[in-house]
Amino acid sequence: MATTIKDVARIAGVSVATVSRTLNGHANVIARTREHVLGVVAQLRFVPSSAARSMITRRTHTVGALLPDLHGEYFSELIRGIDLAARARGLHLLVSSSHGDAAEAAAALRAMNGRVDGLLVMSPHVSADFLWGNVADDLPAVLMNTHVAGGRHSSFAVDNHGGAYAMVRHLVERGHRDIAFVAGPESNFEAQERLRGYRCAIAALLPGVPEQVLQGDFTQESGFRAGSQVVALTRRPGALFASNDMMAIGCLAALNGGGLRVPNDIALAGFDDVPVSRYVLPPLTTVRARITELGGLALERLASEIEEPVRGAPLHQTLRADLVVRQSTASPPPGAAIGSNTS
Amino acid sequence: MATTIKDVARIAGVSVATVSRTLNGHANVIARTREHVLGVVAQLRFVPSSAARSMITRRTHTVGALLPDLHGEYFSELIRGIDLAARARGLHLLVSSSHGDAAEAAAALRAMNGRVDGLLVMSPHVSADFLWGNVADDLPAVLMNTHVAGGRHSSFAVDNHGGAYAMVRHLVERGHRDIAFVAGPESNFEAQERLRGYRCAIAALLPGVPEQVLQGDFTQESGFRAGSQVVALTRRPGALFASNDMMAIGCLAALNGGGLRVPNDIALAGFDDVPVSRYVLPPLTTVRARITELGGLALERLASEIEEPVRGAPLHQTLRADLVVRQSTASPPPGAAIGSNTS
DNA sequence: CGCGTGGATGATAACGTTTACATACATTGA
DNA sequence: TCAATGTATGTAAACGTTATCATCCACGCG
Repeated sequence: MATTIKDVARIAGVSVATVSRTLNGHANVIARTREHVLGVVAQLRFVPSSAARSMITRRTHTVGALLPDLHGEYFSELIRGIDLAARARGLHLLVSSSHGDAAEAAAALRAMNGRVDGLLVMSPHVSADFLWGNVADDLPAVLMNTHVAGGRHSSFAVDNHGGAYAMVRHLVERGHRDIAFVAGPESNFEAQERLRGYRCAIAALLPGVPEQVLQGDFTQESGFRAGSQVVALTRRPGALFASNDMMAIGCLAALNGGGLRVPNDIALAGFDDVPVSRYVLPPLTTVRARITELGGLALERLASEIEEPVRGAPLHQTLRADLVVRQSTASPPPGAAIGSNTS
Repeated sequence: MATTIKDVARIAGVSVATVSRTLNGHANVIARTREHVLGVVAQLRFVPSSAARSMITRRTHTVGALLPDLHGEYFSELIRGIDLAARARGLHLLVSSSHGDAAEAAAALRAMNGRVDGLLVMSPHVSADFLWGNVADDLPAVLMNTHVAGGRHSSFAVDNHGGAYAMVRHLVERGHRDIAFVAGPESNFEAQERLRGYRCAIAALLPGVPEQVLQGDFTQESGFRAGSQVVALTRRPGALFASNDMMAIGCLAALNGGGLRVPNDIALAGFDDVPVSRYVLPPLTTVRARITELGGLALERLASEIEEPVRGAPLHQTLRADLVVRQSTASPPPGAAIGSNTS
């Protein structure tokens, strides 16, 4: 039997109300009493029951994070961003990731209902119906890298479309006209946006040139497979744009294994700028997705929506995705005239 | 005002007890009543307050994970292992990571008291006093990669010492006698164990040969710095053993940048076998730490300790750490006689 | 001296569940 | 037919806090 506030009150010779006031820092407790109570609390190693507390205050000081089955550093960077911001706000973090399907994600979401003051959601299964059906109407929630049009929830997103567009432009400026794309999982919103950015850029900057899309799923293995396919091609693209860094790293291994040197034989680019991307060889040209910042901002917004519930329209913010040029795209395409890049 | 069990009872025309029994799947509710109640529950989208529930049952169905400030894939692999096992058991996961110092970690730990049914702890700050002072005496807790002698807590650990020893033996068998080590942060238990394994192996297998230890901190940057130091050395070691993969990858970049080819000019090895290690060039020889499994096992054990509190002595289990030989250690040391490796 | 004021503290009613215990009703056997 | 048994449901007391109100005491002022 754990010690309760009543035990503290009894031993300290005061009422439970006084103990409660002391513990919550209310002003009207005389210093002498407060110190005495605090002494007893420490002596008994008393910790108030957060269940009882949150039952009456209706606050759990916990936020839930529904995350996809993420691989590699993207995940740790995101969690780090969220966790840091949460601790700064004195909030706890309940995480749930890797749900195979929408039903599993829905179950996870429902299970969080009542345990959390707010929700951070990044999931390939998110849709308006999904949210409506599974999160309480009055529970604050912030979406990450998912925009549900017309919903009541705020959202934060990386400019995946713009980033992909910028990368294609960079490759075109380097003189490439033959740019293949390694796509992420079809159901993933970010993957869709990056693919769309690639397509728009090809259509706009290289009119008449057909797009070349290889299917991947954001894992290194799928990148490796895509790279192997490229190696086997008789007519190879001059540049390969993988839609995340992990796949780019997989590609790199396959290309090297196939005797192709990057960037001399083929240029290679990624997306995300995970920490490892600058340490592979050659260092990877990529798009900085600022995942940590994304997580932090989303949590900040969520915290403020918890403080004072949604004052008007939800906020939708897009984070710039900057090009990071490193050596994996350093050379012009083989056989191209030197200095052919438009500046 | 959220709907309560009383609302459900009123609308369904039954007592709260019947609703409660229905919701908890107790046997003695007649089918007709149960279905009716369930219908009303669905219609009202009623979710029982977990605060009220856990107040009386004294179960939160949540476990806390206190984690260090981890970098790279190690983190995501560990969390994945824990999360998967937790969901399989119907447990929620409260995470807290990146505490700069012991005081912060202690605060995080105390804040979890009462919110969780059990604790998973991996922290550089863990010690017997630390645990005693900050976790309730009767709260189940399982330690990961930390052994507190004589404590009441079970622990799971990767065989860091054995893995490091095996790696040195591998390098020695390849003909290396000049093996430098890149250490992790001094305060980190795993880093200490790996260093100790290296030292033991050098002393046992290469008697008289001095050890060469470069300081790192498990980050890629620190690996890069260590690699740069090696490049600058006039008398270079024939092999470099970085005590985690992230540092090995940093080393690789620095070595390549310095014009040294791996493995021809210098052999390179890592530790952890994070997914990316097989995709760098050359693929990295490393030690498989099975982080995901570690997290899963620790959670399983914790769950069973929650079910029935510690029956006797705590369990201490060490996970084998297997050598994974890839190409980064494929060549004998420059100038060595071919075929000099003992088999 | 008596009265009002205000600050410290105490008593107690919530909060939303679960779970004994009580009750009502149907069924069975003599 | 009536007691005994069993089953479905209702009643109400916990659980450990917070917050509202009441109480008490000391003090200052007319």
